[in-house]
Amino acid sequence: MLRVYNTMTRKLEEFTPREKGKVYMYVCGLTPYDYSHVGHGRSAVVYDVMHRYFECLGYEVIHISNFTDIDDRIIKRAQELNLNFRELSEKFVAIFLKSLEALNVKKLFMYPRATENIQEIIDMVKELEEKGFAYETSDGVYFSVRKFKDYGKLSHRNIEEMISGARVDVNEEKHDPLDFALWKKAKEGEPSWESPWGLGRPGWHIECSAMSLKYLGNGFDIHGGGDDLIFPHHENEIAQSEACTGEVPFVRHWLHNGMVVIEKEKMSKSLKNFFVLGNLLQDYDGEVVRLFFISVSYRKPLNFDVESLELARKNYTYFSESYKTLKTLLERNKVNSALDVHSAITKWKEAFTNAMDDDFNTSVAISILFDMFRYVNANRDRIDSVGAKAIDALCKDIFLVLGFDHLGDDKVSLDSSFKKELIKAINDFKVNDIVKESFKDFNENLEIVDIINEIIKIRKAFRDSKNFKASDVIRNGLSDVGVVFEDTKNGTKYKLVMTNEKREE
RNA sequence: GGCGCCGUGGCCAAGUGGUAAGGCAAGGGUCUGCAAAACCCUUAUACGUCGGUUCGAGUCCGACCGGUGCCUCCA
Repeated sequence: MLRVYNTMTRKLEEFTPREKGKVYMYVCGLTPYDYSHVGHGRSAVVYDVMHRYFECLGYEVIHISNFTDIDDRIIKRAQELNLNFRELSEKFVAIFLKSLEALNVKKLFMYPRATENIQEIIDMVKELEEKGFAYETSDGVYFSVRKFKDYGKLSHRNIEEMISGARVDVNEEKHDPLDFALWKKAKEGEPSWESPWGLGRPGWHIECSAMSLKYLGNGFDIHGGGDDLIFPHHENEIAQSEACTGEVPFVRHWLHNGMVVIEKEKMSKSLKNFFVLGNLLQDYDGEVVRLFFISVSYRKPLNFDVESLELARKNYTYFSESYKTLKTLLERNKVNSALDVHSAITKWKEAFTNAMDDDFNTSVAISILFDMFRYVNANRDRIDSVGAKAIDALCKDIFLVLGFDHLGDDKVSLDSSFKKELIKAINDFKVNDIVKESFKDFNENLEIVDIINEIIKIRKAFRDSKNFKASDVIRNGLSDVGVVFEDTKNGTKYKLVMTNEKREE
């Protein structure tokens, strides 16, 4: 039984869908006025894991996430950069979506934009006005929070206390300081749309109500977003939506993810600790970043620091190398052993399900991977193909849920720049007194893989003749360009790793 | 001021009543020409402080200390 933490009730509760076998989820996306940061990436990844787990449980998932592509910040930024507001927002949307791809975030059902749903927004504001929840002023249309008696139920705030404690608002026309804009009338030169109140644009909040109701229908299953959206954004969404439809609840389960923090402080631009997601993904593999994101409960703050990222990288490499080991066992013949692989698998499966059922406890889910791979490595000589295949099947299930789509693949592409470095290493060998004789006639026109195998052959000759000084020169030289040699009973194996230099470029 | 969250061994991090998962780091070992990788073992009087409830609390209650979030734009 899957249990999720609902911000509204402040309790873990059984997940119950509106419609049998389907999950309708809406996750608040970003306002594309600048490069997206690491926090946006985390948010996307944690909801992606939920999405994947729902599918694992057999649900059809209708998952959408919006872009609020018209807003004061977008207008301001577009003016600064002398761009059309749409060019600006779509540019940052595209960059963000590219980052999501690197993070293996599944393509969503749709990514609705506020500007594509202006008519629905206007209709909703009109209806709120007709029902007496909204009023027009000289600069826009506002929602009257006092008219909605449940105001504050999500964030557990008392409306009277908030009003008395509210900061002075410069807008004298608002009935209450907490009233918020549903529609903003356009000033000269601003992007705008025709409406019953003249030219203008949507306020913040209303687009999410309009789009979630339009595409998912009232009373949908999951509404998510960062916990900084609880108030006022989601509180206002509830107020607008329930006032408009007259029905409760607007949403069945309210889920919120914790912020990414730096030195315990929330990541934000004003504090100058803003980290661009795209830059991080140049330094670290997307799946490593993903592991970093899900190593902590989605509800807790996640500290962003190099140590944690390096730990994720190290652990990811362990998973990856171990999984490759498992794959070598798939074609293994029957071996004599009393190894009870199946009871181990049963135990892991159950542990994984229990962890994920407990509000998506990915920390525990990951610990199961450590269990599994330690078992594989420790018993690599005793697992036969039947056992290996069974473990492999479970691995694939788990990777699918956690989103490790390329775990075990060779990540470093054997591109031309890599070959250049390899040739450079070989050139160094050609002038190294210890090994140069062997590299005199080296054929550099071979394929990369053949070059490496050729080097292994040369090195083997040195090793066979106990010239370890020479073999170490070769091993160290290649390790510098990211080819790591490992001498095993069955000959020398190599693996390709990203070097520090490459990572820092 | 209002509403929250967090404080677990050197570091990261699970754990909502029964006596502390997992990872990293550290030490020792197996293997190896040496490494690397892998595995085995070890380590630690780790639950912010002080009270309370309970047969029993990291886990519930209270107070306090420290950190932090929302209340203004914010994933």
